[in-house]
Amino acid sequence: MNRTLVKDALASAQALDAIFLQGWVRTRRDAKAFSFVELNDGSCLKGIQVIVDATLPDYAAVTRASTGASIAVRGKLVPSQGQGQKWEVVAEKFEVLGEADATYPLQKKGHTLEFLREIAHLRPRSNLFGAVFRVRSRLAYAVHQFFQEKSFCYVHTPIITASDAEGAGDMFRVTTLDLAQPPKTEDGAIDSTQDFFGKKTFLTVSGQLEAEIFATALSNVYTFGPTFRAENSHTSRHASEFWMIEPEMAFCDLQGDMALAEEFVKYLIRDAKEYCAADLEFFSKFVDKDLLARLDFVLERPFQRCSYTEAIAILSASGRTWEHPVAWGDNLQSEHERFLSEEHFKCPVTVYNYPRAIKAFYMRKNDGDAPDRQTVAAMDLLVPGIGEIIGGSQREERLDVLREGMALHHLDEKSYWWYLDLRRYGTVPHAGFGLGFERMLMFVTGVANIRDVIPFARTPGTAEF
RNA sequence: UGCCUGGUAGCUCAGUGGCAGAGCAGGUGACUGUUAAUCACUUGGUCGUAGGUUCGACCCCUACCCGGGCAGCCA
Repeated sequence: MNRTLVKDALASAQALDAIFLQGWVRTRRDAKAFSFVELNDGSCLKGIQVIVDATLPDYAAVTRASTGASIAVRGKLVPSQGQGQKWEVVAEKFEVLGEADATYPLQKKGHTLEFLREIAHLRPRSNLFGAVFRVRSRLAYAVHQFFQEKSFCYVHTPIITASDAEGAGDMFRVTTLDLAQPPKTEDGAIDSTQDFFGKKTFLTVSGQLEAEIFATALSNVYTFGPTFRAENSHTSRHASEFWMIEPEMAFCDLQGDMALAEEFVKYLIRDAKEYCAADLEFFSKFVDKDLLARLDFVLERPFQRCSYTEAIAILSASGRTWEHPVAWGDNLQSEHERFLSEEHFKCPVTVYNYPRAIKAFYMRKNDGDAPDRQTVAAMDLLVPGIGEIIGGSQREERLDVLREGMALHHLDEKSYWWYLDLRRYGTVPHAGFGLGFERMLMFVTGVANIRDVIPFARTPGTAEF
């Protein structure tokens, strides 16, 4: 007999004479004549109540079915006599597959997120993490669905790269050299020509530059993969390994880029609301009371847009005293971004046209700026509670201006010969952005720490499991 | 990397310069179509580590380790 998943059993339209379920015990309540066993198999948030009568030959097994034990149950699906559930299972056969003794860490009580992080191999069995990872899976699917429906081409950009300055932060070195005795050149430096790839290599910090290669051939493309940052960041929204979605569109300007970003974020929220309703309700109840209202609010309204220069004016006129002073030309600090999205606009805001000097070399220089107020066509999407969730820009397609930007950032043109070639041969206006998948999950689930929306978090000093 | 904060039972936390505490989990028993069931009893401790101050340190001081937060960096 085939196994039925709990979510299908609970959604059954009628009683069933025979059903077979497998899963793990969440809790057991013993009565004199029978026991209630709550079985959960991860297919949905809810478990199903199993009634095991004390007269059953298998009843002895029930005493071994403590919280965390794996069990297999055959029986009937019947309407529940009790409150709280529509269906329940009356067991005819009850088997314990694997016991879980009193040392099982996930007992029937609230645990802190910090403790659960230490048992990342068991936390998917908790209500919260089961829900988080179901939503994560669903939204990963929705990412592909969104872009595939729009005929974007999925590009697998390399994990190992030799570009050592993509401009997005410190990189992890990839090497097979003997660290105790690396080969040296005559002047004493490590000789990378003897390394595996014959040159210095790193884990990628972004697939953008490679995505641009494909956008200038296939028009609309996207990447979705792991990225790595060796920054020594200790915050609730930074991880050393995280997943990023990077669309890149040929024949697209900043306006089109911002429009796609907004459409994409709303698509993902709508998808989660539709396909993960029970899990979102759980988050709204136990993680963040305002979650559902906030998601609805975000869906209903157009995102606000505000140029960097306008943002500076808003911040200056706010009457606030800032820890970091507000001045045109300086980066917006966390407190500034938070003010804009959480207090001034009270909704997601896209800030665009940043000063050229504080942004990456590949961002397109805006025409018509005053010489001392040069800007680039960059944009950041800021959301309440998290801050920057998307960073993007129109790319510089003019060869001479791009070279000027590289000089400004002290970059060696030789390392970017192929990137410059894209401007030499059939260059087109193009634009793209990066969405931090974990940050999006934080926004959709209300979970406040990035370590809790990725199965196995890698942060400075931590790479367990 | 800087600043802040925490580390006491398996878990969540109280605690006071003078005998180490509670709730939950575990165990035993009772009771009940129960819903993180309930009730009674009960097991359980290198108070992060190493020094120091003190008659006496879980408590005060110093260093280190680990967790968490904020800032910077960014997604």
